[in-house]
Amino acid sequence: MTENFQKEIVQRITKNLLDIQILKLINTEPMWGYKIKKEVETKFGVKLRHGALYPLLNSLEQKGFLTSQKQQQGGRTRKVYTITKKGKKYIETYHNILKEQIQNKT
Amino acid sequence: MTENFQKEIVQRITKNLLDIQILKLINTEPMWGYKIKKEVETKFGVKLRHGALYPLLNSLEQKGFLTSQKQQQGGRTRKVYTITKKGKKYIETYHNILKEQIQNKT
DNA sequence: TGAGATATGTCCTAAAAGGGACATATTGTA
DNA sequence: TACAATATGTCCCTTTTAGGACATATCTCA
Repeated sequence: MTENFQKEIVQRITKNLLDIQILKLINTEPMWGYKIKKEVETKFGVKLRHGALYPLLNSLEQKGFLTSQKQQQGGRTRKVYTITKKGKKYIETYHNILKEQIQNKT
Repeated sequence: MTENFQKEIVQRITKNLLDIQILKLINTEPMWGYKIKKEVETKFGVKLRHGALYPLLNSLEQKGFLTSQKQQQGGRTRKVYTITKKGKKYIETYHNILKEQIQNKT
């Protein structure tokens, strides 16, 4: 039984709770889509299509979990996202549930 | 911001990581499908179709996370599932990942 | 005896999700 | 100058998932 459950479970959590993982990333520091894509791919070992990411970021902003500001980097425009109070509350609630999950070993 | 994130996130985790929650339930004590359905519905507030549950239990057995024994209760047959070492290892790995998730608040 | 609960199983269709392409623009490097 | 990387966005078709029905059998209680 030398199976790599670790990698499998991390990928499952990343895929199914992707919005939360993104909120957590942006919570550490404001970030733009392209950087988030790279971070998710290196940190969690999951391919993240930009065709899935950008609409997700927009929806998270619409729901009030993120705000965005356009930043100019030379002629290049970055849409930098910052987490809101609501977004922080969501992460906090998530962490509390995880704590319960761990304690409920019985 | 009086929204009930708690309920929403618990339901998301239950739906997306249903197999793990079921393994955790069976880990506390051997259980059969119908009881699992009731437990999941009352504990997590999620409707669980038996048409989804029974095939899932069979696949978890095929993968070696569970074993089953048929038990007679009068003329009624219960397929009682017990968790295997592999199943316990999976839960353990899951809990370790959750611990990392909580610590990585940065 | 009939209805509701217990108990397990399959199957089909509709809805959702995912993959990959189409689209555009700039910067850096070979 | 051409290609890879940075940067953001939409769209369509395929694949996967989910809901609900079909199926069967026993037990309990009114």
